[in-house]
Amino acid sequence: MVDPKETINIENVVASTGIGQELDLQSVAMDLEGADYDPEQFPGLVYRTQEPKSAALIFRSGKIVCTGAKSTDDVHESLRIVFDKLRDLNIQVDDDPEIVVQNIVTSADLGRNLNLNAIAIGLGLENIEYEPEQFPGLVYRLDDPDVVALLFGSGKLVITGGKQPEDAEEAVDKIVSRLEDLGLLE
Amino acid sequence: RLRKWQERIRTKDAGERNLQFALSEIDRMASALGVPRSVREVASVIYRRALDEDLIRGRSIEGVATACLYAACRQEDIPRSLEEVSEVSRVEQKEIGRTYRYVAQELSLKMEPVDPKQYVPRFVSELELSEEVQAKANEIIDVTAEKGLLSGKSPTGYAAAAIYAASLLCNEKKTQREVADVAQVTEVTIRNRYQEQIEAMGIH
DNA sequence: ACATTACTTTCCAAAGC
DNA sequence: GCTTTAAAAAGTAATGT
Repeated sequence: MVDPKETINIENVVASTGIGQELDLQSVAMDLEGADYDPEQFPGLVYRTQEPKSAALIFRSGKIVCTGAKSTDDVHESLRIVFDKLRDLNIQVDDDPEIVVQNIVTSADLGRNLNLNAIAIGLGLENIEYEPEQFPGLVYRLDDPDVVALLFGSGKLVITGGKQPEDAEEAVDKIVSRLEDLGLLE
Repeated sequence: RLRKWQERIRTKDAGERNLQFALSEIDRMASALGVPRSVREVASVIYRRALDEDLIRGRSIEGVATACLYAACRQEDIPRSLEEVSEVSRVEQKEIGRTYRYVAQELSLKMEPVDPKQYVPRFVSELELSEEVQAKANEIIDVTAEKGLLSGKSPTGYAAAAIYAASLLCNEKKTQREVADVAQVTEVTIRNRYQEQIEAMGIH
């Protein structure tokens, strides 16, 4: 049987950073092509990069949030592009601003169908939320690593809330061993 | 000092009034849903616990009251769907669902997933189908759920499909639309669940 | 009857209401 | 709490042909 860890795929990485300079978003919106800025709706300016594909939220304070990248390397690459675009607009940007990964979303496959009803009852109903009338996934909150997993009947799962790619691997290991202990896998 | 004393009385009165309002709302909604008195009592107990645990802060009294009633129906094994409950509440369905999950989590209510069979008697009755159909629908649910088909599926849609299939097998056919209307799901959902269930039952 | 689009859930940061 | 951004999972729903 394939190790479920081998099926882990990073789907989205969220990171925050800052250029160390305040910004006049109104003028940035004018000069930066493709920028979406509607302060009435949201205080951040939206700028999308094509390669790697991502969306950056740029704030008046100079802080930036980047979402949608498929790896931590892509987040850095996307933000490098954003920094250069701002420099093109004659805006001072710190040499290499600290980039903090805030959330990593991964998907994986346990390779077996899951009886979510049995899991919900078997895992004690404590860290679990399973309301198929509202959502088909079973929500499983882990303490270590501090992540949230969404388990589906197909055996596929989503792990979110992690700060490092290793968090997802640890989470998959713990989920698999817990389900095996309870005889709920297969 | 006198002011503080008056204020305490005032807040105490306000709290009493709010509790009375919540309980009368639970009563009104329970009547509208046609659930027995025992359910209102269970809902009232849950609401008082939520009040004691300070779960109402930042939420509407109506929302918490409705969520408690939804939980009580499930605990008493006569579930009403969120859609049905939202029809007698002035709180929107999405908010009732969120509040219910919050209350259930905070009060550690051991809420088991709803068994689709619990919807069968009521739906069958509304459709004026026989006990034979009811028994067949229950059998379909048991057999197919055992094979793992229930995971992730909504209980109402699952029950609706089983009733539709049973009505065909017992020569008391109801259309997908008729069953969909009483269960408040779409025909597409019945069609999808029906196909899987029939397949798993080996009827085709 | 079928497809397409869209919404449900989880996570996280940002600034402001 | 909300607003916006991104992404996956699978079920359900609305709309269109």
